[in-house]
Parts: sequence; C-alpha cells; structure tokens
Amino acid sequence: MIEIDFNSDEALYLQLRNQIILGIATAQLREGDSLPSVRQLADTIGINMHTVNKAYTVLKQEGYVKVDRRKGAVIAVDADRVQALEELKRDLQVILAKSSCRNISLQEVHELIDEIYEDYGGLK
Amino acid sequence: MIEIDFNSDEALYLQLRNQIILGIATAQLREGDSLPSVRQLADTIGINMHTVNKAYTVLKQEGYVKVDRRKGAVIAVDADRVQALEELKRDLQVILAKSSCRNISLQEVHELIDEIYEDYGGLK
DNA sequence: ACACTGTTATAATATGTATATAACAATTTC
DNA sequence: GAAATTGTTATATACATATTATAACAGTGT
Repeated sequence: MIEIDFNSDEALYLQLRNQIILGIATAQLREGDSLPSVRQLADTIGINMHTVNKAYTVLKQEGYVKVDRRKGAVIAVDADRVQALEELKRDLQVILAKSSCRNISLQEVHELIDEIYEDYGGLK
Repeated sequence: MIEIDFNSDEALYLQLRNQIILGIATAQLREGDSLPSVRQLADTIGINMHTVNKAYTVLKQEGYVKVDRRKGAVIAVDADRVQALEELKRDLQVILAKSSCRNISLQEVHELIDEIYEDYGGLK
C-alpha cells in the first residue's frame, strides 16, 4: 500500500508522511485506524526504524495521528479549519505563480482541482 | 522588493527563487528585465554571493531566466505547458489531500484559487 | 587600463537525512 | 509471572545539502 521511491530526491520520511496523508484523504485510512508499529513498517519497507518514527512524529505534530502506547499511532485528524486555510493559501501561492508564468489558465487549474478532489471523496 | 526570512526553515536560495517567480507572476518582473548581479543582490540582502548564484542557476534550469554575459540574468520564461501541467498536478496532490483531511470544501479551494489568481493577471 | 559581469574551484562550517545499536518503561500475549 | 512488543530516548557514524569565505578566470562595458 505504501510505496517508497529510493531514487527520489524527496526525503524518505516525507514520502511516508505524504502517502499516509493521501491514504487518509482517499479514505483508505479512517479515523481510529492504527498504523503499523515503527519497527514493523520499517521492516516491510526496508528502511530504518527511526525514519518511520520521524514520519510518525511529524504526523503527530501536524495533527494527523495520536500516539497511544497501547494501539500505536492512530489516525486522528485535528481539523483546525482556520489554520488549514492559512496553510493552503501559503502552499498555493508559489505553485499558482509557477502555473501563471507558464500560461496555465485559471480554468485549467479549476478543472485539475476538480479532477484531483474527486478521489478525496470524504465530503464534497 | 525581495524580503528574506532568516528564521524560516526554507533554504535562502529557495526563498529567493520563489520570490522571483512571484515577481514574474505579478508582472513586477517582465520578459526581458534584468535581475541584479549576483554580487549586488547578495550585498543588498546581506547574504553570500554563491547563495544568490544558486538561486539564479535553479531559475535558469527551470526555465525562468536566461543568463547573458553582458546583461546578467534576464527574465525569459520557457512555457512548456505539458510539463507545467504535470508539475502542477504533482504539486497539488498532497496539498489538496491535506485540505481534504481538514474539511476544506472543494468550493472553498476554488474561491481561494480565484483570490490568488487575481494578482497573477498575466492572462485570465 | 579599469571595473564589473557570470563562472568555477577549493575549503570550512553547520544542518538535515538515514542508518546502526542499545537501552528504558509500559503494555500485550502466552 | 515471563516473554515479546510497544513508543521513546540516547549515542554514534556516514553522507548530502546549505551557507559562507577567498580566490581566480575570461568576457564585457566604460
């Protein structure tokens, strides 16, 4: 379910974090689900325990999981909408600037957003 | 015009690159305009020459400027639309996943896009 | 001639990434 | 109760990246 690209220039722990967030968005991971233990996931992927632990720690700090000593890392999204909107705006700023420079129209962006959001069916 | 945040965890050369791209998108920098020389800009910002040079080199590789020995770095956007759309989709994937997890609606994303794109008036 | 341009080379330092071992306390399993 | 597994923490090493510092080079403009 999780696929790591060892040739990517993106850090392993960030690839892990992003794929888990994508898993939540696509409802493959649901509120309350437990993630594998750091040692278990590290083994199946073939990376170090601490790299997985770093991904989990980041996910905890960013409010996507809570860590329970009994159940391990459990999906628990802390949906602070105000903060999320600020973060979204910050993230979009540069990305849209790049697109605008490259003559991508506003309509094309909207269409692409719709296309991607279809897979994130949580709520319309 | 360019403001660097030394407390940010974002690399200095990336902050520089991003702000120049934003400058192009907002038409503060136009096709044919020259950027300051690496030494000059480094002096005014208060950073090392090589950090500015790295930003310029990245901008050149990504197709935002061409470097002329006489005029220095000149704004010249290489608009490969196909590649730009692929990059945009890749960039949006994780960002929209985060927003979806945080209960940001599709409509809210669209509104935010419109708001940001207003400032990038190059072409509608 | 002189100053300035981008470019290149080398070196030093700091930080971030990933790995390897190892231990600890709490918890689950048998 | 003993054994195994949990997240957590500590230390060490190796490597890549980021930033700075000097220095030099060849082409260009004044």
